[in-house]
Amino acid sequence: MEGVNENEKEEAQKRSDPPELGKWAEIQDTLKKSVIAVDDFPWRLPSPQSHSHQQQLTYVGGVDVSFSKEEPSMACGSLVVLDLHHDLRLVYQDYTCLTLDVPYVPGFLAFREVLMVDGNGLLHPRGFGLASHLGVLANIPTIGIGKNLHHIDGLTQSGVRKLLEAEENRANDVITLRGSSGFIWGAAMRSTQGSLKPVFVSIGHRVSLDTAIKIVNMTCKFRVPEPIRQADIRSREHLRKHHIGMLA
DNA sequence: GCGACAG
DNA sequence: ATCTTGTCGC
Repeated sequence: MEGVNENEKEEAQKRSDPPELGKWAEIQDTLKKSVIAVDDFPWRLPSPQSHSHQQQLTYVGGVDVSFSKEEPSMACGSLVVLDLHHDLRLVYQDYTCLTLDVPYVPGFLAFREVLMVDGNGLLHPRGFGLASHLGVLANIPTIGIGKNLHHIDGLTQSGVRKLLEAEENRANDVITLRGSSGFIWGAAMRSTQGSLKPVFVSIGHRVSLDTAIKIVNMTCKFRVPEPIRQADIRSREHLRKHHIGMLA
């Protein structure tokens, strides 16, 4: 027991973990109880033969944060909204630049990118990543998108890539991420033809994994779904412009 | 015990 | 996350 604490303390120093880390984990464990992991929204997915009177899903938003290399505490958050019915056209964009001095700690993204969704939902060491955090706090449906895999419950990037390469899965573009515990954390998808590297999709809040995968499929022109790709490109561009102006 | 570890 | 050059392909 004493040895465990010592090891954790050493690890914390190696990574310069902030002292509030324990509180952060408590907050996550509290908020995660509010996650809704099934479809819980008023709209229906676009479909050629749906005679439902519900409003069709039309807009998909994406959020991201970029950082300045020379001024690491300077960040730019972006929110973009794309129109599903008009070739994913950009219909809204907003940016905010601010300084952040909270360090990045694996597993605690939500505390660094507080208001802004580019990160996992349930696919997280404690089952409560940024996408879920944002979803619960804002009480909105969210989907988690990861470009890399957080190694948890026996899941590894190389292991997942092996599965995607396997003969039996050659045709499958989506692989369920079932951990050693049996829990389904999310899915790895080959979002475009011939892309070797998958994207990782997980439930954020109020959207089932099944629906999340469908929506991701609707928004993929390239490997990274358009809302996140646009948010990423534009926040970086905005930061570059604004940053030059600040130095002068 | 060591290393792996979203952005 | 951010830094780089060219390069391959549609």
